[in-house]
Amino acid sequence: MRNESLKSKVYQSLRRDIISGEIPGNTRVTEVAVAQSLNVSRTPVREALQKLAQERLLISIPKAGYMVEHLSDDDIQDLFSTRTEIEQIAVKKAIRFITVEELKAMDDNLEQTQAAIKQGEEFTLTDLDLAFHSILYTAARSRSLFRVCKNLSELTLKYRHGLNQSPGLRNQMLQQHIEIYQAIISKDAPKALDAVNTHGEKAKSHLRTVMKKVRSDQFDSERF
Amino acid sequence: MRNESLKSKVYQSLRRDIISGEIPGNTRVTEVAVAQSLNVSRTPVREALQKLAQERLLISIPKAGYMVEHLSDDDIQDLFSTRTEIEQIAVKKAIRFITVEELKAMDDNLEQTQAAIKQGEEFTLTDLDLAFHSILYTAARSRSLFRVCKNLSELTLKYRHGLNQSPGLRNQMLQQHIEIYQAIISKDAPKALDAVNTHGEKAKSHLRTVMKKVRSDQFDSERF
DNA sequence: ACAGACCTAATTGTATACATTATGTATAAA
DNA sequence: TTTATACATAATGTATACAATTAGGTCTGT
Repeated sequence: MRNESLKSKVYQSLRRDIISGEIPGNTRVTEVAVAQSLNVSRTPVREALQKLAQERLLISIPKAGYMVEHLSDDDIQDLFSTRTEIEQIAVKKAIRFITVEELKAMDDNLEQTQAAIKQGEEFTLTDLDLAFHSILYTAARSRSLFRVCKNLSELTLKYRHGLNQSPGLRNQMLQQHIEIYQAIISKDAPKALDAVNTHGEKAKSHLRTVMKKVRSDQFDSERF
Repeated sequence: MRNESLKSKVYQSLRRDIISGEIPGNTRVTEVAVAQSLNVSRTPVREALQKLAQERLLISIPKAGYMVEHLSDDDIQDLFSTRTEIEQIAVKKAIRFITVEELKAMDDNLEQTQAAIKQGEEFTLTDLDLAFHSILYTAARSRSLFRVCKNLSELTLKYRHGLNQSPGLRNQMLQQHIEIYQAIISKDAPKALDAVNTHGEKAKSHLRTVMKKVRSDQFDSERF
């Protein structure tokens, strides 16, 4: 971290806050405000904001600043569907090309996830989730597919992190990862496709209920 | 164009030059050089370069500038494969959701392409190629899938533009677009998947021969 | 001739001042 | 009361000066 540009620090700081939900959707973000709060000049902030906008974590409003992206319920469902469909392509390839080292890495990841669940380490859990899928993407042996998958993984991360708050869902996540892992290790493509699909569908349905709840809470607290 | 930021102008100018091959792969690009040649300050150039780097048209070498991306033959083949695979997902959805307006737009596009081939308008042809696929992506009715497809379409654009230089290949391209169009209009999913696949495979094999040729030319002109 | 240290030039990284634009508000006229 | 205009304010857009880092060359000592 020592030898890192300010731009990169600002980027990571904001990214984390957006993904964790600390800065909620539809919040306005201005260059000067961020610059002041982090004690740097506008220049690195500008560049970090532009990068986040290109990744769709922020939306840029020309000549008028940025807002934290707030996807509609439909957009979120759509995002998860696309992710699942493309991840199925990746898992098919992974079955063919995965190495023993990568299988080992998956196994380790599952162990660590189990430990993180016991310890209740939320952020570690999200990182491990990201890492598990990353191993899968790497194993597909396609640079371009890797990039696409990684991108979709990051776009969904914010919502997956939200799900990981719930203790029950953590175990489900782990269980689904295990099923994907087992399907891959036994080279069972149909089972792997199914496991990936289930993983995605469960996430979608949980998100639907969460979103319903959030909306009714908002409704309760609205002023008339 | 009048009311556009300098950043955006610089971006578009560089992008066009890179895609057209006017700035060849592995060319080094520095902020000051671009700034001077376009008579603007470093600031908008910096931001344009960063954007291009995030899109992988440039690669950033930390603390040492940028280079125009030069993919290996394998990477190019891989890129086209991934594009085909994901475009197949899009075409399946497009068959279900495409509107009459979009079918009309495709039809128009094919007409215009035929005209552009007759006139030998290279850049128009590349734009029409991009547009044809864009209609397909839109018709899939998935924002996230649209973004992924668009992204892959842009990444392959540089090489597709290269292929469009050859008169014979232009007609092949048009022919393949027509087949995709016909498969969609007759709601024939297997035929559509096949047409998309053929479109991609032909591009790949042509690129292989082109690359072989370029390499031997380079070899001829090398000094010993 | 070679290795190593140092120095210079080139390049990006950061801060800041100034320009431009958009929005909201206050005031005056209809 | 409403509307239009002008001005103030706040934000991004751009230019530029300065800092920091790196690469390459040169000089020197062996």
